[in-house]
Amino acid sequence: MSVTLKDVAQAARVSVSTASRALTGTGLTSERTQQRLTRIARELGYRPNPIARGLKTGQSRLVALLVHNLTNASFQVMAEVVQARLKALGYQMLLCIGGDDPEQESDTLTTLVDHRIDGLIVVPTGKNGTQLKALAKDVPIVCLVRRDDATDLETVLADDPQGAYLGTRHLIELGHRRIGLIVGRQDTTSGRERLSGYVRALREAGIPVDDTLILAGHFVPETGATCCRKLLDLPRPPSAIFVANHEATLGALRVIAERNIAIPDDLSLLCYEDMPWFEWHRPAISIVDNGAHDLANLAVDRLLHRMDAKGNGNDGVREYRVGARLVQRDSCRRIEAAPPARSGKPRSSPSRSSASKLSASKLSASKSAKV
Amino acid sequence: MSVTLKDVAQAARVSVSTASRALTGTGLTSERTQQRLTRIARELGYRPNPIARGLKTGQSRLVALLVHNLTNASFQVMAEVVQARLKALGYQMLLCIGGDDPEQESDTLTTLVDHRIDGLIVVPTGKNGTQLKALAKDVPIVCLVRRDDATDLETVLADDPQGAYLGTRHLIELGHRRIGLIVGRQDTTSGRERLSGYVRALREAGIPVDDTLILAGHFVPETGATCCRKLLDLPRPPSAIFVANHEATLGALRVIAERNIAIPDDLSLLCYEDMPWFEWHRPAISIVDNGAHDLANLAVDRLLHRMDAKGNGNDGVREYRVGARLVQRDSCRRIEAAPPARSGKPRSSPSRSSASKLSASKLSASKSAKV
DNA sequence: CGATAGACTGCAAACGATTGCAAAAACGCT
DNA sequence: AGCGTTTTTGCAATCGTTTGCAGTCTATCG
Repeated sequence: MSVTLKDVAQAARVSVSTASRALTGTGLTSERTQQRLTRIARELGYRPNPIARGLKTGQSRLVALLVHNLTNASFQVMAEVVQARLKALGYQMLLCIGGDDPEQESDTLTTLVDHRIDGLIVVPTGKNGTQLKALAKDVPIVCLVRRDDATDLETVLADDPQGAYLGTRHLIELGHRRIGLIVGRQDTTSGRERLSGYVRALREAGIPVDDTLILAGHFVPETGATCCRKLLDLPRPPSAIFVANHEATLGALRVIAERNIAIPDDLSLLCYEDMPWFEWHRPAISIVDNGAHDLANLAVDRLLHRMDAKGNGNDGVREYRVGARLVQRDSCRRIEAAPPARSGKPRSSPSRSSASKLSASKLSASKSAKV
Repeated sequence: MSVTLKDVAQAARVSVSTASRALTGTGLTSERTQQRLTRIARELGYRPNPIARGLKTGQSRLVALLVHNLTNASFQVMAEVVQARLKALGYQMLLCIGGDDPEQESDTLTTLVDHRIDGLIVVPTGKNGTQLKALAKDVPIVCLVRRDDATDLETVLADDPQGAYLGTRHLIELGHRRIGLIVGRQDTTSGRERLSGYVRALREAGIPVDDTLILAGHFVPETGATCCRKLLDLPRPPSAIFVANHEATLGALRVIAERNIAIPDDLSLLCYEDMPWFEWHRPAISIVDNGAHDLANLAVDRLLHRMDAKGNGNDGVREYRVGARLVQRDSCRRIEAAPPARSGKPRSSPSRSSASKLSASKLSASKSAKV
């Protein structure tokens, strides 16, 4: 059906081996025949068959990216970045969706190595450590965003402690003292790490950590909504909420809208991870950007490195952290006269709680206005 | 490194060919050896090498899906659906991102056929018709969502005329007479088709088509915002806006928020295509669902059919339309006393324009309330 | 009991490339 | 011209499967 190396060789009246060497540029051919063959190959429209080549060389020019889903905006950018980078290098990306399900992950992993992929970037569920470890002997692997504790795989992580710290500090600098935190399950790394960053920022500012302001759980939007309600219903509700969990943001926003709470006037809102519509939302939502772009790029870098190094790309470093970045938009507001410079102690809280009460009255006011 | 067929054969003291036949179930083996071999294969952890098999059979068990991006929610669900379906059948999905760029599309297409993919589902840019046509000789291809007029490829399309009709009719049934339309470029199929559905619904209801209410353009969120402003600034602004373009929705929402227009009280809003956060938005946004799920499923069905049929899966049908569906949420409201049954003529418009004026006064009211 | 059909099995040639090894050609030098 | 070197080429094996063909076995029947 298609033009094979043999055809090219015949047309050029040389042997297949010469043709192969000339076209792959494996040194041992004369300049002249090399050029002649490339020309003939082009004329004939020859395209090497990666399958046949792969059989011999054990390589497939296929690199897989295994993520949990495509709904998550971070995974989207990562997929796009990885695809773009790999393509430029002549690799095809095999994008797989594991749904954060260990069984699916395991299945996919085996099919992938069957297909003799040349490399793998994976967001591990954390439940297939032994399998991953075994595969790592055959294929260069880089873990992304999540660590699999059962392995010693090279891992590219977001700097969640720093991100959460950055976000919390931002709110503190704006004068907030009661900052609600809606955060992921504490049995996930990101859940723990984000909480720790939050705590550190508070400690550093000499603000006592109030446990009633910290809500953690296995998140879906519904839970986000519940948590947000709990925070707002507190006798002394927070003046700012830091939603440090991707899924929870939707629920929180809904509750805020339902109660007609004005952002940032009645409440400051800061979210973790960007979504394309956040900057179109009104008010545009300030975020801590986990650096999905950089994460993906670094992961690709590391993977390529290992692929080049043929088995011992092992530089001693096991873990890379990509810095988070604060993106200020319009959902956080400075409250009352915060000390302009770092002098004097933070004020006490009574006026803040009155601000929250204002929100309650505002709620009924706007409701009646609508009728 | 890994267990090959030869190893299995040796362990079972049979020839490679027998092993092959036993394991692939190609008839000609005795029940007994077949079972024995499957057992041994399992014990040894034998996994057939798809590359070697592919070389011989010309198949790769790889099916590619080529979409424009992953930001578009429709493409996300399609990717997830296709992946899930294919996986269940033992295929791996090769997800490629073409960025709606003809050159990239062309590149990707050639690499894909090089890799001897078994099938291809593509959202064509429409600029590589000849190439696609040529490839279709080697590989079963199904076009998705967009048609490539230069080819006669089997195509699975959303029923945009019907969707737009459905949406518009819904608004009309709610009593709206002045319905703004923000729609895509008229040189795209979907742009034209959505406009036509809108017009048909109006005609059918005996409502004159007012050109000033129809805004079309090459859309990005910014343009969506501009269009939305234009509509609202009209001397007689619409009482409902149908944003029939995915990208434009963000911009429109922002303008609505900026002007403090209450949905659905001051303005009804209906959008085309769903986004995961639409139902969490407050008010939850009513949409016309283009049926991404069904589209993807049908595309897979058709592709599989062609793949089975080995070249002549050609059933005569060239084009499939997947019905759109109206999903009512909270962003559209019945206005004034619309005729409860289909009797009498629609009322005239003065009261409606007063509704729009109300929105203007509301705007200043809420603004002052905030200060 | 021997012939013969039928069911299994094995040999060996593909598939399209890469690659070690040896032969051939080209070159430089005396 | 003859010889040793170096470069360039071709032969043939190989990667792990599948598959046509021929050979082997078993069973059945005359």
